[in-house]
Amino acid sequence: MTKPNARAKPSHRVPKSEAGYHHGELQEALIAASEAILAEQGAEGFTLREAARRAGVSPAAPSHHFGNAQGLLTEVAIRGYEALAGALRDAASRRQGAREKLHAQGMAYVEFALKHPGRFQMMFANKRLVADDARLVQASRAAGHEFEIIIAELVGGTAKEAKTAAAAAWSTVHGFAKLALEGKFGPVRSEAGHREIMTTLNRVLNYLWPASSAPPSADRGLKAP
Amino acid sequence: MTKPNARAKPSHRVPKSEAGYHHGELQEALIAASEAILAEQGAEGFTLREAARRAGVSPAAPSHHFGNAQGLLTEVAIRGYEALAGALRDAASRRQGAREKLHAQGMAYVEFALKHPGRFQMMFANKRLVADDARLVQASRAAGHEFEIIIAELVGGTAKEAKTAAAAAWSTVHGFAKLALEGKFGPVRSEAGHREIMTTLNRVLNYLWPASSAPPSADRGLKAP
DNA sequence: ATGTATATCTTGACACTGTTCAGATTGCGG
DNA sequence: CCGCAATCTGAACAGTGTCAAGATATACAT
Repeated sequence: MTKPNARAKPSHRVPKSEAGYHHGELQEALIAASEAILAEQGAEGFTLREAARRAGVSPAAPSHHFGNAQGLLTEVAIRGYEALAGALRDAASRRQGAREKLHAQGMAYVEFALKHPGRFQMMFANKRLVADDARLVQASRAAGHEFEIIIAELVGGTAKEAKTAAAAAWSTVHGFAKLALEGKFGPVRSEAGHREIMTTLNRVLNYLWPASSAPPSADRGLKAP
Repeated sequence: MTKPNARAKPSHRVPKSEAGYHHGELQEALIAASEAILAEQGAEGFTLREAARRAGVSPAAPSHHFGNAQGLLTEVAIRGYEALAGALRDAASRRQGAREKLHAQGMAYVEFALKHPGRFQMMFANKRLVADDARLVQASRAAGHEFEIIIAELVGGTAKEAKTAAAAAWSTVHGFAKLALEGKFGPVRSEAGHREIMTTLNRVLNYLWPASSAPPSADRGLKAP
């Protein structure tokens, strides 16, 4: 009636047809906007309204595609797990030998966390996701599976032993990434800090998974009893 | 004028003098209320207004004591770190031998996280705290120091080596705790799930820090090259 | 004891947030 | 070309954290 075509004000850009009541690719636009927010503001800075704003759409629009904020973030987390799995697979494929592959995967895991802190934190913020979503669970397991593949190569013995070793490897790199992101290992935002953290991780991995040819107890400097 | 003494409605209880405009122990009451919320609802469920409500006080009252919500949560986190440091110290004191002490500390760390998930998560949610608060940083370092003490006993060699080993130990147990809380190792709320997680952790610790007398590479089942 | 200063708490407001619902608009299959 | 389902808007609601002004209680000096 009074204002037939007054779009709020495209804060960044409305991606497709200019004169649209219908967006056309709103799902993708919302996911991209959410990832942008996570990259700029971190996990705590995400807001459904801000995502809608960046997609050039009303605050109620996302609900028709994702139900609620958790649904949208679940989709973002799924893609995050897929990207993480890809990074792990890629890192392993570039090395030879199980220990070198595992080592590279650990570095890639933390590298991913440091490069995409917001996405990474959100991927493990179950209360903000639809934690029992089948695709999310599947994507998370697929990422963990990348570790288990290499561990199975490295470790002989029963499946239970392999599972224990995989849990150990995942826990270590995950904990290191989390602690690094919270600044427990020094500043993380500067390039210098980033490098120092990665060399610290390198030392940690060499300590926990030493070269199998050398006697590990000597490598670790354990006191002789 | 119209309502001289209309207290909102003490949702749980107002701890001290009944007819008070002045609370008397508001700081402690707010901290206790916050810890209760974290215990019941988890870190995401915390709300400054709810904490004020439980303390029987207006939403603006906390600002006079803690500045803002971050200030209150910082105080809660400090006490959390102190409790964690105490648990670690206690666990180590009950064992003999560096490896046994470290093992017990790792178990105590995860036990603490599983028993107080909300507090634990909040302690590592830097964006919700005053991350550079001197007392917070000090409390966090003191907790980490409990690990370093035992690691120094276990590991000979330079200080850098000890620091690497401490980072490795902390990362492993922290990552395990975080992943466990996000359900990656199975259900955590049931008593059975809790026990199963702790036995998994036990295996992980035995895998990464095997008994020093036995050859570690054999303990881990590494394939012979 | 008395008055004044300071600490403490309330009231009311503001700008946000996520979500819901009725209605407007669009595109698509018949 | 028409009806229907999908899509999006507008307005509203209950909550949130925070702030400024004012009311009240305690403490302290005289």
